[in-house]
Amino acid sequence: MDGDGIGEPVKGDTRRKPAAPDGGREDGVRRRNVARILKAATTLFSRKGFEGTRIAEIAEAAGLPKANVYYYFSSKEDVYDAVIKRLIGDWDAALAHITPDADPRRALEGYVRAKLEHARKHGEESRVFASEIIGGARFLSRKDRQHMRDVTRTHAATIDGWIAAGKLRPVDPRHLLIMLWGMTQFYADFEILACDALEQPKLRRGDFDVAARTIVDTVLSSLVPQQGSQ
Amino acid sequence: MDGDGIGEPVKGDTRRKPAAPDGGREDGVRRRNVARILKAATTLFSRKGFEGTRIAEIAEAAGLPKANVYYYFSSKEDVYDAVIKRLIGDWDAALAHITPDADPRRALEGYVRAKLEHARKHGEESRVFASEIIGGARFLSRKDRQHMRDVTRTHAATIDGWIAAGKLRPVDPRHLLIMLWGMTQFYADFEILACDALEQPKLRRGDFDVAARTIVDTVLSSLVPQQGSQ
DNA sequence: TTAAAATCTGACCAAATGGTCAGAAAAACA
DNA sequence: TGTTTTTCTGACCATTTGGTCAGATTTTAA
Repeated sequence: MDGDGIGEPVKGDTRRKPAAPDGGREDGVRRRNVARILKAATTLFSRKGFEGTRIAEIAEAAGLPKANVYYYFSSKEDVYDAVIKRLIGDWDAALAHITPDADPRRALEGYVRAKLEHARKHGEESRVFASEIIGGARFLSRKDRQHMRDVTRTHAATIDGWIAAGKLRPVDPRHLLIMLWGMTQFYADFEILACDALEQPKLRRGDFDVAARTIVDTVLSSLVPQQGSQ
Repeated sequence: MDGDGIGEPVKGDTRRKPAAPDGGREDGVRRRNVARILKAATTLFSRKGFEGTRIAEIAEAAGLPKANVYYYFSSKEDVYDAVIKRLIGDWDAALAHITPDADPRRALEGYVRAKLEHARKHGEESRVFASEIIGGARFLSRKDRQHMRDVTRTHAATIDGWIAAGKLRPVDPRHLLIMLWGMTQFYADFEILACDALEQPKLRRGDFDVAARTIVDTVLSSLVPQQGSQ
């Protein structure tokens, strides 16, 4: 579920040359360059935000002349949009663990661990997304936001179902999702604070393991009825 | 504990005129204008980040000509620094609830509620701080970071003390603090996501109450020995 | 009233930045 | 091989922006 969808036909390809040589399956050059640009852009956007990032920087980091970036993307916003688009997939990939007939504890633990794993491996992407939200979601399409809302609603319903079935103690499902999201997100977005708090120069896999265990032990164990189920 | 320290002698006042008329107690004009500038700056920085905010905007929002902003601050970074400085105080104000001889449940609940209250009332400030951290804490002084580390260490020790005294179930205190910080922070920094998740146009006091109750009910109740002990 | 200090401001500027473009290479195709 | 399409790029430009400054205005001190 790690969606490596790098290089999908980018929105504003170019107006000068219609591009997209053979339908949709790009060969090599285009795909490779677009991927390079997006990778460099992700790193830079995560560090310096949208306004703080110069396309000249992106170009340099991607090993291309600036004008070449404009060959593939029509504007800086176009590059940013492409970066954001890749993130939405990650948003609910982790949530896929939460299904109606799954065991609540297993499902939520799976979600937490997937979320933390994502935080560990894709901190930069996460931070771009976080900045975008903090800044007012100015570039997030209405469609994408609606999608996130829908996903939340679906999973809230699932959790409500668990509660109704007596598989979970009563809890506001939406706030529960926010709690889990917030806790796990912290390790990616505020990695610096987490490092300071843990007094470590860098978060290692072991730290994420402890984090997962702590979250699971405290949050989940209080929600899943102890006696009956495992 | 809401520290209204607006208008303290700002770092780079001006080099042209030494300023600070009578020692430290500013009369009116300076204090008022500095306060206006910082307020406008906070709003704008929270929405558009450091690079995205133009000092001309700040000036306009503060109702002053741009050059006047430069009379009080030596540079854009100087303004930003002043805004950041005000936030550090908030950082541990909420943490003041956590003291060694307090009742763990009361203390942690107090912390959570104070944190959420802060999120509710000072979302903008919180978002500036969040952006700063996400962007790599480029403008946060070493002293301030050390301070935050120290505060965390102190409170982690307090929590460890509670555990040793059998007043709290064993838990990694640092991760616990991160959890609480992350959950509560979410409502401020990612207010947009929280609104979407709760399907509300705006977070109202009631939402924060439910949030507090949910956090307390799930996290804290699993940590504080209910009757006998663990 | 007068001198000095503090505050204010319009006009200005050098540098940086997003974006353009004409035409050169390089591939793909016939 | 010739031609068409795609890719690449140096040079260029209009605009924006952080920051400056000299002098005007107001406030405080004597």
